[in-house]
Amino acid sequence: MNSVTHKLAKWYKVHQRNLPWRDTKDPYKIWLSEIILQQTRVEQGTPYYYKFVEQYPTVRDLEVAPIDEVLKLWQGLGYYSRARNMHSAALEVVKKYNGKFPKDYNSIRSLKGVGDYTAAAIASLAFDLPHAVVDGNVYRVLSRLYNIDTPINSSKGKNQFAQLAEELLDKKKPGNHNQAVMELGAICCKPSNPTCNICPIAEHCLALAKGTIANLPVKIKNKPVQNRYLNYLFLVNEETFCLLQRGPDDIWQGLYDLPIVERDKLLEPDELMEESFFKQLKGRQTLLYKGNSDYLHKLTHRNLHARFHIFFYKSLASLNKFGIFETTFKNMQSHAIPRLLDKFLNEYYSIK
DNA sequence: AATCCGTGGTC
DNA sequence: TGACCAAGGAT
Repeated sequence: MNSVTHKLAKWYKVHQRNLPWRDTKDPYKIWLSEIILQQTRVEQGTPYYYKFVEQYPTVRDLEVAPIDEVLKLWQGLGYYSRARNMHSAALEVVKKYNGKFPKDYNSIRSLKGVGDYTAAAIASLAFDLPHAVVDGNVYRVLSRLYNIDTPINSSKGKNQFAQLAEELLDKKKPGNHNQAVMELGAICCKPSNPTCNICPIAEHCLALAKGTIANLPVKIKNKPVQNRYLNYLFLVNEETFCLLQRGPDDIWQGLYDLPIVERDKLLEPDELMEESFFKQLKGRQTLLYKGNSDYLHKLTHRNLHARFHIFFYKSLASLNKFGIFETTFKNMQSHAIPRLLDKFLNEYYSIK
């Protein structure tokens, strides 16, 4: 164990945060926490971890749960494929491994939703297997420690940092070491304004010596954020409104949502009424346009411009051929919906 | 390899 | 305020 590794372990022992998934060696709970924490801040994910552990204490509890229920519990956390993949993986753990979490890296890595990072995390934290994690924290710590400007989102960079992480790994205590590196990145070696003055390995840090801390890690720019224009149809009666389930190959897959007419702009009421959706809708003569309200919903890679067009209706036949059904605001506790729709519905029904 | 997939916080 | 990013993975 080299000097850097030793100092990291010593620092971690004193400065580690008290996080709920650090109390356990249960691979199911560690897996659950790692899936929740993918691209998610600890503060945002922690309430969800508590909810899931309470509702699904074991992998069998998760496995027998309906996917709609799992998605509802996941609502608001984003990246919903994590919930769908996790549920699917729970099925595999129960059927293929008889409910016992697999203990070898390759089996863990083959589970849906488990990539290189998560497999290494579960293997090291739950089973003390010598696999080094490489997450955003590790990229930052290693790029600065060794003053490496290879882009972390290039294949060369991924290989290079993976190899460095393996070399630095404390193979006697891989779980402890992995968490120490990530913890340093999270609370000391931060993206901006890192606290190098109290860093336990500052004397080894090449970037600090060279004055390149603020330039590392290097990342290839993403392409500019594109706009999408969603014309929502809020078809509402006294107590009911119209809902559908979103299909594959788009955002919010499997969640429930209102019917949408997506075009290259937000539509005015008269433009909207020219759409084929309304010509196919029996009973459209009972539709009464009651106004609209606009929302800008910003995702990482999209700006969603949403206009909720509000229609009163008395009766609408032939809705089901669009997959549309009627529901109530109260009944929404059993349907997972995007944050955007959640905001709209809450504002609409609280104002009303 | 490049793009897609959410939500919320930071500076 | 807009760019960046957070215990990434799938295609």
